[in-house]
Amino acid sequence: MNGRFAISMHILTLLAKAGSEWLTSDFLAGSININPVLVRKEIGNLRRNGLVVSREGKNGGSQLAKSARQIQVSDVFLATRQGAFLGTSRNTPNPNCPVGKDINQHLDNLYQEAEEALIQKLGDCTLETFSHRFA
Amino acid sequence: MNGRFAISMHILTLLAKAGSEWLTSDFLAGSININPVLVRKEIGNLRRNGLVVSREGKNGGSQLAKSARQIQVSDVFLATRQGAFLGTSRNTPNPNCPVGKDINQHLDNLYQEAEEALIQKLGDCTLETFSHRFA
DNA sequence: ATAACTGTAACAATAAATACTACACTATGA
DNA sequence: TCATAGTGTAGTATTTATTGTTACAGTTAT
Repeated sequence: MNGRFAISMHILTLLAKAGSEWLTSDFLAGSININPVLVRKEIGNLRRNGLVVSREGKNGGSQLAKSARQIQVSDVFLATRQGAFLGTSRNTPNPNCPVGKDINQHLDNLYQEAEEALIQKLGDCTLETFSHRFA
Repeated sequence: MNGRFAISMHILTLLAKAGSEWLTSDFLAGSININPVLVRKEIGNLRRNGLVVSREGKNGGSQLAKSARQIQVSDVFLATRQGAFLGTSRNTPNPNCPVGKDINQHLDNLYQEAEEALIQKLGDCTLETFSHRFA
């Protein structure tokens, strides 16, 4: 399990609180306590997903691409998820076993249903709601 | 992300199909295509969670501790989960930042809600239902 | 022109997951 | 009662994933 969702939530919360200010990757990295390059990579992903905009050059930085009210936590989940969200075995199961042969397909089906329920739940919470929980 | 949930589902599906037969860790490992020792470790966990029983010695092995109809997929999730299920940053965030100071607590709250929804969804599916999807 | 940024590639370090070896222990049954 | 076939588990090695670092080209404001 990696920390990309948590890091993205952290970045977005800071941006939400900053309003129209442009925050630098160095500043964000200081709050999260990770390397600024990782922040820029993560921001690149959020940008490709339409959640933030960035400005290069002096006085550059990032801010939200739309109002915090329009960003749902499920958007962050979708932007940062990777692979089957409950995990799969690294090895390919035995194709000569009736169970091994189809297990990955059936797990995928199961995951898809479960993920839908999760996304629906995470859709109830916006970045605005979440960021207002902080002092 | 590790594959413990998937491996446990695979093990339990094979056991469900085997009924009252005692399956060995070698046999299970052959279908999953992983090391038998890992299977025994995973079975140990399932046993501690009351989902399987094992027998040592010659003709030993494992079988379900209760009928497949009584085992919900959510039980497997609960038995194999570890740590915050959407992940946390490895470093401790900056305690001098209003956001960094509280982010982990607020993420935990969010995760707990989300997990409840997920568990509820996974509770709709039993091991019997799941295993009947295989030939 | 210089300073302060972003974007990104390439590589290093660390941590997590998985595999393997070894062996004590248990039960069966010839 | 001994050989055989299993489990349980510790300890270690290997592999893979994640995170960190360095370096530098490109961009913009002043």
